[in-house]
Amino acid sequence: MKGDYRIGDLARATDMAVETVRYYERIGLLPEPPRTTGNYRLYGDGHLHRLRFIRRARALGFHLDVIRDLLGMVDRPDQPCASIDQLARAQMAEVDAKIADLTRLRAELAHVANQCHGGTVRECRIVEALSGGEGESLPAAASTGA
Amino acid sequence: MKGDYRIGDLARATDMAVETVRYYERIGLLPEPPRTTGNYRLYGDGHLHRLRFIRRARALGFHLDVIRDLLGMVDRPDQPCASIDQLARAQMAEVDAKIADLTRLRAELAHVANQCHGGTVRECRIVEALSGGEGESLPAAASTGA
DNA sequence: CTTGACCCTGTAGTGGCTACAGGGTCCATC
DNA sequence: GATGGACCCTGTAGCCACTACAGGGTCAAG
Repeated sequence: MKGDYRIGDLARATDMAVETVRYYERIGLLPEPPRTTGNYRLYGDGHLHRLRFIRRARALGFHLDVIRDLLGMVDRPDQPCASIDQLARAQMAEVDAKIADLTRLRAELAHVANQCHGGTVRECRIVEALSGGEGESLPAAASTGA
Repeated sequence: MKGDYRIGDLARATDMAVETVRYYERIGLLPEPPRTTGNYRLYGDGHLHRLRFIRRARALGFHLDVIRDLLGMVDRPDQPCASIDQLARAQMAEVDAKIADLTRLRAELAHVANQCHGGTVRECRIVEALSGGEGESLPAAASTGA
């Protein structure tokens, strides 16, 4: 149950880049480990678990400052867990909003892409659609005064 | 059809920040306009249309380097428009992939959030779910050797 | 004793802006 | 003609979450 990993071991075990592990230490997400005589970082299982937690939360889209909050709660296990639940639900709402945005985007893109009937750029309706949607034409760069 | 906008007018007309307009100029997306005697930028309708094009493409999620390509094509209107269509379709594929990712994420988050039954953090199954999914417990920070 | 894998610190870069600081211009009003 | 305020200028630094060096040190195997 002790561990004793060097940073490379830890990185492999969590599928992270070594630099990312040092970065998390620098910004205070991962506690500074003890060092060997040769000044190598030496991690234990606690670090490993904490890092896995961070990685999983990142994979679920949590921002690092939210993860910092989550870790702070995890470090006070006698507190009620309602606030953790709240963060999880806020995260879900954010993801829902993003999906909605992207779905709208997708429809617009499909519309735009369907305008193309394969002539020259001059006739391309995609360009028109991107130029404002109301069919205005876009003057060439030559006329923009560069 | 001439225009003569100052940067603030242009920004208002395209609903962008003034700094963003200057930024686009700096990175070469928007051609440098002529200046007044007082060294103010003076834009014409060409700039306005080009900026609208950029904004709309950004709103559809295109990266600036792709937009740079699109503008390059627009500036050569006699070329075939197939490559524009291709960029639009690539963009759609990217959006589809993002939606798929987020949908998976959403399901996972819902699963995680549903674990909470309102006790203390110690008993919180959300924490467990974030700690690796296989029910391992996460040691407190005190044991990680900070 | 050399090779090569690994580790260290520190700094700078990514994208797409955004936010200043510290000044200059222009126009209306007193 | 002085003043105020809205606007403009350049240049630099910050945001997020890393990533990529440069330039060195450590350590075990051969």
